[in-house]
Amino acid sequence: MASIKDVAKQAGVGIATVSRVINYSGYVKKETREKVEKVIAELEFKPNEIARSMTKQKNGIVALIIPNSTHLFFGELVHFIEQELFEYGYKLMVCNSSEKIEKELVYLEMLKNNRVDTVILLTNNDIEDYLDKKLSLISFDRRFKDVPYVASDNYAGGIMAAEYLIESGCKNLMFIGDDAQGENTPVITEVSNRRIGFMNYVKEKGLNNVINIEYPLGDYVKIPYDVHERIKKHVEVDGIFCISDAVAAEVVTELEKSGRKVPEDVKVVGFDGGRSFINLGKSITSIGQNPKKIAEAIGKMINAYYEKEPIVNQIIPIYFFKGDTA
Amino acid sequence: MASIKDVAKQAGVGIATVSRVINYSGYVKKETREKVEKVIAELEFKPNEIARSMTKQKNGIVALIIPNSTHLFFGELVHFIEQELFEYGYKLMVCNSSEKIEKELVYLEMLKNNRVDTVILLTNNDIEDYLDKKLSLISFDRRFKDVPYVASDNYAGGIMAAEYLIESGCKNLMFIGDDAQGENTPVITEVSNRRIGFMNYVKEKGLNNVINIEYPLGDYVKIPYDVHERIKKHVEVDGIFCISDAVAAEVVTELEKSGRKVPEDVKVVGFDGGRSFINLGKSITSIGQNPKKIAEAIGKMINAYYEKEPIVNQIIPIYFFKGDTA
DNA sequence: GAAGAATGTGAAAATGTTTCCACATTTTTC
DNA sequence: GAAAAATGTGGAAACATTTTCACATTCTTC
Repeated sequence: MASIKDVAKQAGVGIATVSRVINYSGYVKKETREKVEKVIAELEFKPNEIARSMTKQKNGIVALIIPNSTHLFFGELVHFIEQELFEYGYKLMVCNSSEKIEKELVYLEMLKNNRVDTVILLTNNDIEDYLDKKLSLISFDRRFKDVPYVASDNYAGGIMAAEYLIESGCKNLMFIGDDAQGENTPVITEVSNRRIGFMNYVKEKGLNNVINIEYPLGDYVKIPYDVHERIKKHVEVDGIFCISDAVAAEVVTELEKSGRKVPEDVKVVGFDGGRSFINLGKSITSIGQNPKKIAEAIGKMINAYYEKEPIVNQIIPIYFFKGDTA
Repeated sequence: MASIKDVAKQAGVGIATVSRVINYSGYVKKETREKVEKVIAELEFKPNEIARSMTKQKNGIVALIIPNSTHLFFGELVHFIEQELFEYGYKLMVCNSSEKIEKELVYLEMLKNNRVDTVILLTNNDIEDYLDKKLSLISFDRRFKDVPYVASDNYAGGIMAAEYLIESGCKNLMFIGDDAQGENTPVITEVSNRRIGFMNYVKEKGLNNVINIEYPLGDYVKIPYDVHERIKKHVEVDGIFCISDAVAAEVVTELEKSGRKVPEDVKVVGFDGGRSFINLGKSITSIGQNPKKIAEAIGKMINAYYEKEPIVNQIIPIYFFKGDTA
């Protein structure tokens, strides 16, 4: 492939001039520019991006560390982030951690050695101490010291769910799915605010008999066996708020199997937007996250890094999706 | 950050020696190696991967061009491909094309300029003429001239679906969802073999009244309005094979809305494995693709490129998933 | 029309590795 | 114990750009 040297020689100019032409930097006389551009077209010269990265010590890649792109909401996030980055001229590298801290650390090290521009972090692990100052980081739904973050308004989402269930006449509420705090998980993710918002509102309304089923969730998809048992046991419950649509879907199936009708006997509200399961005739009532807006916020932050502008944390609004389960 | 020069100076050896130490290449005396390794640890030296890519003219990245990682099957594919590449020490770049040929071409150009190791191609567009010989390519579910490919055994899948429906007693079959051939889409993707296998088997069994609803699909998710009308019109149909689970789910919803019971009145078989919709009490009977096996085959192929071994196209077996719709 | 500013250009250094080659030292072989 | 082979090491080139600096030319101003 033709290099900048070939172009320079062929056009009878210096290498620096060619560089100025392709980068629109410095002064170049009109005729010189035209001459060089003609040769570039002839030789089909395309600057070698590796060599560019070499001098810049940056490679134009943004990496996304994510537990599992199989989960629909994460898949959507990948999709919109990619779209957003494409607009800004960045490429996206996807790093699935499977929630494993070891894999996250391997990736962080690798990304640093590859001089990636920015890393978007989506994790429930306690990796605060391993975050290198040299890496520009952005975290989603999670706060780390000195790391800017984007999060959905999980607290408002919790309130919204509580409000809806109570106004629909539910008397015995249940919450399913937050990370266990304390012993198992030393960190508080933003996601916990779903529970906190929910609980606060419920208490404010004087309902003190809320059943709180917490368990460490990982990527918020699968419910452990003993939790199933507890759901079945509490026959008095008539309103359930679940931490994700995936969990809500499992809960609905469980309830109907044991003969309780949804939403007639029990109302169920999920979280994420109900988009996962709209196709089989029944959809989940859900607090929606807006992956497109989230991606846009992240895009703006990356741009702020680039422009060396101050970076402000972003809380993205949620919305209510009326499905068939509540 | 410390560079190889710093290490060399500190250890009192030449740069080449440090390079040999970190790459386990050439001869290095035991004491020299130990001395150098000690300094590497002290300075926390990590080789700059961009500089490495510079000499190698390769960056250790495999790119995946994919229509839309939001579609569950594609999301799974991304997930498993990433896992597989991680084992081989490659990084994964995800490029969503949204089925747009222009975006695919921009990406192909960019990937070439970035000296990506391999590009995995997943597209329905006719980009044969734009594929650069200099790029190592692998395509999925699609044949291009001189490009090795991996595909599910779509033909066997079509047969399997037909066999099941016929053995379940269906007399009036329908097929929904292949790319229109000829006018609209000049290319034949491997996916067409689902229809071809289905039709061949059905004809072999003497059923000649099969209704074939073809339309250009893009990523096999949404059904156009007029197709809905045609499904409703054909009340005699008692068995439907759909090109994907997403389409099948829409069809099931449609049928039940118009008062036909699934599977009692109409049996529906999808394609992909029924994993998308297992959570809301009802699952789709489906011909399953195995994304893990597909990813493994792709991984092996990439390795064969690397080892300069001969590359053989791979057809991955499908399986039958018994859900609730047939 | 001379001084100063603006415009235009190329050589060379810098980015951080790997690899080639030349040379030195040690080990093996007969 | 000398020749040949194996082992060990460092300097320098190569990879393809960008950027800095010095110098040359053209334009503006009074």
